[in-house]
Amino acid sequence: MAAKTDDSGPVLPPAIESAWGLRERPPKGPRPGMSVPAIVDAAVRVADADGLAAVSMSRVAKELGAATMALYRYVGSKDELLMLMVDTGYGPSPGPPDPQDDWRAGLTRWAWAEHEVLRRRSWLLHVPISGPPITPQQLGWMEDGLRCLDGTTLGESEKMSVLLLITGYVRNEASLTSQVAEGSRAAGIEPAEMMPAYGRLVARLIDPARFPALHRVLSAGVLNQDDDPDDEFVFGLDRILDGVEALIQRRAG
Amino acid sequence: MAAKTDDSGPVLPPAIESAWGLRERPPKGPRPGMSVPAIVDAAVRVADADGLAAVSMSRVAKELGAATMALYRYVGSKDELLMLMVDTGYGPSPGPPDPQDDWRAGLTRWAWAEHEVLRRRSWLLHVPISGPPITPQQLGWMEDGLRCLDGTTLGESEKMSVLLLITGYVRNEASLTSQVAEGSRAAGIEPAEMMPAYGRLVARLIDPARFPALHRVLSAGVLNQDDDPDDEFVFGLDRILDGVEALIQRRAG
DNA sequence: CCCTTCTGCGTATGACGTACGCTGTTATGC
DNA sequence: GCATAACAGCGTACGTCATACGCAGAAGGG
Repeated sequence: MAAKTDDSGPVLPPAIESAWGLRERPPKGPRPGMSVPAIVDAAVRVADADGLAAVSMSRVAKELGAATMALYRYVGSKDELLMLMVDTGYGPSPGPPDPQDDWRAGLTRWAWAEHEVLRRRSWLLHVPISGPPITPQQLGWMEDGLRCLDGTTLGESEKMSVLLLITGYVRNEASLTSQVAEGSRAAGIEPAEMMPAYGRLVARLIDPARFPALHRVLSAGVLNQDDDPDDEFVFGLDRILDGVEALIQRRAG
Repeated sequence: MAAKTDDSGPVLPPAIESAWGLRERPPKGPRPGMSVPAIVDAAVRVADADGLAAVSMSRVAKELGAATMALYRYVGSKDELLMLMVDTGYGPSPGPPDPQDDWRAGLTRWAWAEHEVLRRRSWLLHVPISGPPITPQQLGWMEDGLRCLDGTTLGESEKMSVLLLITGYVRNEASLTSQVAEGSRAAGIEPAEMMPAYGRLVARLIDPARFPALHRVLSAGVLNQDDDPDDEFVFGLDRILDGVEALIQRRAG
């Protein structure tokens, strides 16, 4: 009926469409003085410097020497800006896996790449995610993850589930460590003293008769040793990959 | 030096202390007309009805027939109120594991209990978590989880890591499904049509040459079948528990 | 009976996202 | 060359929010 080739469902916000290279500049009117990427870069600079809470429309505009409302000619809302910030905040995907790596080595590299990004830009964890990824680089990450599982016996649906499992784990682990870091800064404590202080607090609060298992953990000094946070990350990742490996071998055998 | 028996580090907010039953009512002054639990219950009612975004201090006060600023006699800040909301939102822990259950059955029940809570109160996922749990019921959940691992060969530190792994997974899975639900409501689409619509959108955006693996997943119709979301939950949980099982058997053997 | 200590809360402040509409700029159709 | 439509920049205004501050009245202790 309509002559438009685009007939399908959900409407993509204009700024996201331009991130995909669709959408040409309208022929009339004054030339734009800014650009969506410049705005997003400015917002990312603010988040890198002062955290996500410092990213307000007026602050980003100030960063660009423009007025607040000028930004709305480029992005439809702050939420749209946040979506674009996530895209450039993650940056380009780590690339396809090394051909001589097996799936496990590939996914390990993939997980570490996200881990690295989230360590450097912990504000990414505070962006409320409002849906599945639709920006170019985000889908690039997904593509690279899927390729790691290319030679395996897993079904396509299972590959997707495995990626979701891993990326969820990486985000979660990064959340916890960044909370410790932010909490120690807020309380004015050394980061290494944070978990021991928490352990002492809980030990003071709980009744050992009501919380025997918890009391045993605290008595074992689990929170006192400040081991390499990377060890914790590796532990969980290895558990998950062990679980995936068990499935792959079951499918194969 | 000080005669106080309490000398250790981080100061607990007053409202949290009263949640632990410490802190008696001051002898002087007018009798309080409200109570912390009443305020928290009102806030939880608002969140249950209209989501976390509807929880403002003025809205909660209106729920109680009080003025906004009256609440600040009971809670120190909105963040404190949120912390208490999480505590009562989760509710009492599911209880210690059935004695005849092994660790795997116990943790499965434990994970399903949290899953159930988060399905009923998805606003819990939107509360920005600002630190490790310090409220009574939260620590109760942790206690019950630890007890599931009581008979195993795992070290205390490993037990803690396993719980973190599982609770992180449950939260993550609940986040994804609740995003789909909220997204479909916002877009006015049937929930069952959400993922297929997403699949069509991505298929339209990507170049199959640049995203071959992703294209293959979409062509397989992974997003078109609307399978039971519980199946997805079980899949990931089983992977993780398989991984934990592998570790336990390695420790034992 | 006064004084201390508390409760309830009205007022005010500053920050935020963004709807609306005006002004000036640009390229096209005549 | 000129009118006109489409667009860029942005000043103003509005509604919402958390919360600092201070005052009035209540309740118990000396």
